Amino acid sequence: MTETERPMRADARRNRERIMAAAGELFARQGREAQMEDIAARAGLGMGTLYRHFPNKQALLIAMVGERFRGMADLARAAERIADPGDAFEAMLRGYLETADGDAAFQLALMGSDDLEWERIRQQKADFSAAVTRVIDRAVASGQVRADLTLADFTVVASGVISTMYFKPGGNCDWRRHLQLVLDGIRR
Amino acid sequence: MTETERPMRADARRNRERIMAAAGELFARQGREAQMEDIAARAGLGMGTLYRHFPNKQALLIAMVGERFRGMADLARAAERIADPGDAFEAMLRGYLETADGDAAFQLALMGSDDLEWERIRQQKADFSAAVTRVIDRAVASGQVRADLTLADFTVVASGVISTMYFKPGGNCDWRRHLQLVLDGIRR
DNA sequence: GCGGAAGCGGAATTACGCTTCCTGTTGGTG
DNA sequence: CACCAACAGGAAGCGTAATTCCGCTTCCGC
Repeated sequence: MTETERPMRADARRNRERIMAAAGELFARQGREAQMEDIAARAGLGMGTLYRHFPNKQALLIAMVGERFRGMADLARAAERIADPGDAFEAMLRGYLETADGDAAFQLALMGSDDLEWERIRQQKADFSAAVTRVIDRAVASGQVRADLTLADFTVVASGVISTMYFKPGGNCDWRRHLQLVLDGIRR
Repeated sequence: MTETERPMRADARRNRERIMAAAGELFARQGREAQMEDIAARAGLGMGTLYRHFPNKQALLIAMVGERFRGMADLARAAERIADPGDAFEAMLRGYLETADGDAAFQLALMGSDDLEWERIRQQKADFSAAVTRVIDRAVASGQVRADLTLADFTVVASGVISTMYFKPGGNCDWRRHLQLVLDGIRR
C-alpha cells in the first residue's frame, strides 16, 4: 500500500539534491538555528521551492538526521573490519566524535530531541543500532571492555562528550580529554 | 566609585523577591525558553514591573545563574565537612547532579552559553570554583581519585551527565548509569 | 511544437516573544 | 497629611523567522 512514487521531474530532483547539500552545510554549522531563508539562498533557490520539497523545517531536519544515521551506520560497519575488538570499539567511538566535532546535525542525531518525528527514520535508526551493537558485543565478548556495556551506554556516553564540544565558558574544554576519562571507565 | 545603593522601597524589594522566585521555578522547568510574560504572571506582576527590576531577559537569566552558583558553592562547602576525601568528592558530584535533575537553570549555570554576561557574576563563579577545587585537591592528595583530575574535568564531566538528563530518543537514558561509568573512570 | 501539469520565486502573511511607553498608584519623608 | 519620586500595570510596538500564496516558467508526453 505504500504509494508508488512517480519519478520526479529532472529539475526537481536536481533541486532536491541542492537543498539537501545546502541544508547539510548550514545545519552542520548552526544546528537547528539555521534559517530556512539562508538554506534556500545557499541552494540558489527560492523559498517556494524549498517548501515544495519539504513541507516545513521539521521535515528537512529529520531528513538530515536520517542521512546522519546512515553515515553513522557506515562508520560502525567500517569498525567491524578492524581485527582487535577493543580497538574496533574505540575507533568507532572516536570516529563518531571526530565527525560530530564540527557537525551540529550529527549532534542532533545522536542527542535527539522530543519534537523530531523519529518514526520517519525508524529504519535508519535500526540499521545504526544493529551495526553499533555488533561492535559492542564483540568487544564485550573479548573482555576488552566492561562486561555490562550496552548500546544505550554507548549512545549516552557519546552524547555526553558531544555536549562538551558545545560547552563554552572558559574555553578550556577539550572533548578529547573528556573522552579519555570516559574510556578509562569503559575499557579494561 | 561604586554607586552607593540607596535602600529600595519596601514594595519594590518584595516584588523583586517574587520575580526571582517565579523565574526560579520557570527557568528550572523550561530553561531559557521560559517566557517573560509567564514569569510576570506567576509573580503576580505586570510586564512593566518585571522590566523595572531587570532591564531584559538576559539580566534576569544571569541573576538566576548567579544564584545557582551560590547554591553550588554551598554544596561544595558542605562536602568539605565529609571526613573521607573520596566520599566527599563523590557526594559533591552526586549532589550537583541530583540538584540539576529537574532544574534546567542549574544546567545553564554549569554548561553555560556564549551569550551570557559572565562578567556580572564573576565573584559567584570564583567562589564556586574555589570551593570545588578544595574538594578535588583533597581527593587527589588522598589518592582516591586519578592524580591528574582538575576542576575543568569535573565541570566537563558533570555537564556531560547533565546532558543525559535532557537526552530524549528511546527514553531509556538513565543519568545515574552515566554517572557510574564516569565515576569508574575517575575513582581509583 | 503544444498544452498543461509540475515546478519555481519571493513578497506578503502569520505567529510569537521581547521590550517600550505611557498612565495611574503608592510608600515614606518633611 | 501632602507631596512626589519611585513604582506598578499592561497594551502597543517591533523584530525575527517560519510558512503561505499565487502569478510566472519549465519540462515532457503527445
